[in-house]
Amino acid sequence: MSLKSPSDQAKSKGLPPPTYHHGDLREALVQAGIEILEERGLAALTLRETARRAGVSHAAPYHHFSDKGALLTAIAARGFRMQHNAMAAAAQSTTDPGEGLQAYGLNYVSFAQNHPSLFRLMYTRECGPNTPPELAEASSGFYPKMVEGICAATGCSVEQASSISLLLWSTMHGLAMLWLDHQLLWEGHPPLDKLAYELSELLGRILQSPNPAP
Amino acid sequence: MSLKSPSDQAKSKGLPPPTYHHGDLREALVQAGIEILEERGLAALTLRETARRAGVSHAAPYHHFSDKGALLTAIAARGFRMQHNAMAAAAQSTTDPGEGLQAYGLNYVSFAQNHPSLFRLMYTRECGPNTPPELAEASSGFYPKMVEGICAATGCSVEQASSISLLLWSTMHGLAMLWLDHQLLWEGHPPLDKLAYELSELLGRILQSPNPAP
DNA sequence: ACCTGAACACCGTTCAAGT
DNA sequence: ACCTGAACACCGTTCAAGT
Repeated sequence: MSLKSPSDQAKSKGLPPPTYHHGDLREALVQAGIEILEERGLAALTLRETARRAGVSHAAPYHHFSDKGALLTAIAARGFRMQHNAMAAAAQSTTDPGEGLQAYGLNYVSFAQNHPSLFRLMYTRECGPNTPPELAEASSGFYPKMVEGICAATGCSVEQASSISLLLWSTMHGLAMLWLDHQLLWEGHPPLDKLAYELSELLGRILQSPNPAP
Repeated sequence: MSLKSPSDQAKSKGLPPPTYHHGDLREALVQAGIEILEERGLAALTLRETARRAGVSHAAPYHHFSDKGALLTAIAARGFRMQHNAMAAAAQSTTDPGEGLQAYGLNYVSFAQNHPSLFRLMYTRECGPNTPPELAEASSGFYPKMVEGICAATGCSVEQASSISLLLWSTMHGLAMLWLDHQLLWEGHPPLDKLAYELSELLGRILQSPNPAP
């Protein structure tokens, strides 16, 4: 009853509530979901809680999403867009291809650290074979750019660049996941960004090493 | 009513059921949980379903686990033991330290492929700061062995070996996770074991490259 | 077209009661 | 000591009914 809702804002401005319905409830639900995720974590991200936060009944989301999974997918897609924006900005800070690749990797890990629950949701959606195109496109959009960057940095073939690309991605993804899952707790436990920097330096050796005979 | 339960087996042997209680219900619940995981996936792993499968009431597990999280932790710990056994067996197949490391990595990915839901459960338990010692010990037990193996293979310092160790672990963990999460779906989509082999070959270059000045 | 309220099945958890 | 059955709060989903 005393739950804050967007329509309360309209009321407090003295405007008569034209209607209790949102202009764009779908968007409001995605936004509410992200807020719940960042504030209270994955376990709290419930369809009913999302509806409550958006100020509508628990059945309302079904007019915009076929089920809970569809809502989670929309939130994940939004997260991928956020990540891409952050990575693009980071890569833009340098013109050197090698440094650009390093910035990519470090920023990938940073995003996971800054948005742990969102990051986990993004990469843990098992939509099986029928991944919605919205997600499929959003999720691996940066992979081709990495291959490009590696070709520019090393002059190697696209095939070799693909392998190296996967190596960089796997390494940073694995580091981020192991950190999120509290697996990096041994003696010293250096901060995550330091570990990411160490690994990126090690990987730099591969980029600089001579290509093996094909 | 017509659910199969372990006590039915006793009955069908003609033995009078001495009691409906298990000798070791805790163990039976962990086993039931693993079976559910492998047959029907994480979403089906429910406290009540686990109890049904073990043939007891849904409240019975609370006499052996404080809550659902404790049951999941016990299942995860069992999974880590399974993984360690598999990896130890794989590493034993060679005496060459370099080959041993490669076998370690490839087997890590194999385990994830063969037990996708169990693998995800193992590495996704966020027990926060109060990780039960049972899990903490089981989860990263192989890390020191890797550092050891790298020292033996390269003769480098423990510090350098720690970094390289984390590189190998992160890479194989990330590859496994990206594959489980259906992120490796671009053109060609080579099989996972082939990708793992490619990455391990690339990483081999780092092991063989000259150590930088400290 | 968009939303609500009641309803159903299922889940995690608790607790008095049984043996 | 170990388990059961009923109970409670919560969740995902459906659907007739409202505007």
